Amino acid sequence: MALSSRERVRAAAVKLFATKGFHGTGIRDLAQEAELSSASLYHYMGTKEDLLAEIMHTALNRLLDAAREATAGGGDPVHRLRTLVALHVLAHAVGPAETRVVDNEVDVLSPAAREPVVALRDAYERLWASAIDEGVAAGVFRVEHPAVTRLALLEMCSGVARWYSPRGPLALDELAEHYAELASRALGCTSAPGVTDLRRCREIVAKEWGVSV
Amino acid sequence: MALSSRERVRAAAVKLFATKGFHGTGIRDLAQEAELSSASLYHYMGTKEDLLAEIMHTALNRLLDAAREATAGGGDPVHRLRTLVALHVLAHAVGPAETRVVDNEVDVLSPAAREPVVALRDAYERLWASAIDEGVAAGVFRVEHPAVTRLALLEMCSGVARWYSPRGPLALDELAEHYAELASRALGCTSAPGVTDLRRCREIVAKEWGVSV
DNA sequence: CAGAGGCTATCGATCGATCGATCGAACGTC
DNA sequence: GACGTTCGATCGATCGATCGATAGCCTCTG
Repeated sequence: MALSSRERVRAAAVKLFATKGFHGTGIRDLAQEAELSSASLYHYMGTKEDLLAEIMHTALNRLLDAAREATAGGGDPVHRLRTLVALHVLAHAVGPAETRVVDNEVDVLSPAAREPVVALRDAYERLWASAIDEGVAAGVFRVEHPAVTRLALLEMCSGVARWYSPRGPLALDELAEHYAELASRALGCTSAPGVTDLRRCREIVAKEWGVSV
Repeated sequence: MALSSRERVRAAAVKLFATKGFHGTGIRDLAQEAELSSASLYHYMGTKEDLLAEIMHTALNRLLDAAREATAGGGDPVHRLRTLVALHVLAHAVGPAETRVVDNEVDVLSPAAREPVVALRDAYERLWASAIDEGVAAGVFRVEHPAVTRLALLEMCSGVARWYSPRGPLALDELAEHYAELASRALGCTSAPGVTDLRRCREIVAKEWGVSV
């Protein structure tokens, strides 16, 4: 189905902000990509910065909702952490442009616009922190610096958006499972190789991102 | 000692490109930071893009030289990989601005200017690839997808530049050693916990980067 | 049903500001 | 007086954003 003008503006912004950066993307670039005049653009957005902030909000809310749904009910920290890793990797592989905007352009927002975005990211990272901390407390994770390790794993998983190509040798399932395994190992997981509920992750990603995975 | 004008221009560019991005940094921003007029700037550089390319060349050459020196003579793949990780982490913790420019702004270069930069990065990554591949071949690393794992570990280590602060709880030595341990574990290292030659890494970083580590 | 009025969507033209870059001229030092 | 440095002034181009106007469509009214 053809996209509405509003959707085309959004898609154009995600694509161009991801590839050329916020400051590298001009209003006229956006207009051309969205097949609109630069004046018409402003019928669908506030300022260019508003557009960026809105993209970040929806992207982060989507990731946060997905992560909460996937880990609802608590349970085994190992399983939860592997689920978070798989979900994060799938999201970054399925929507690399969107996630690259979120990961790389936060600093261009004014402090007032940045604050709620950072709050969303912090809420998301707390899900990781609690899974890791509970795993360490339970003795199933053995790692020296849990907070630093969390940051290391997050960066590792976010990096997927920088290089993954669906035309590569790895299918999404293998990719997600492999990263879950890398994370488990890095955390010194002592339990038997945990099984990741990939089917559930795929369903959530398919629902939230509107793609077939 | 006071810096020369030439050095001030370079330092200003590294700082501003890292924090505000290439397109987000104006010639006048550069001039103000370097305490020069915008016209005087051009006495020390070509175009703005030339300045960016030159920063990337020197930064990548420095990292490549350091990595080659640190792993010269080959030897145990586990030790080599741990050395590469420690060196990479130290470099990113000591010079986060420089490395952020290299990691984030490659795409803004024109194809002609980007090509030699990518070649340098590829040469650097081959050092990682050979250490990992040899370790897998020797059976000391047990990992399913070595190439993907290399990318994952590189992203993990580069991420240090995004968050590390010298005022944090971790000293540089602990940080580098911790990352070496994370990488070893992720690679399914079967040998006894390898000892990283941190002293050697510190010496190389101190020499190449001109800082006391 | 005719048409007046309002609402949504779109555009060409253009605003003042800023962009990267260049010019010619003035310093100081040897 | 030649050379390495520095600058104020300024160039044409492009920036983000706004203007008034137009065309289509839906609703209300008489």
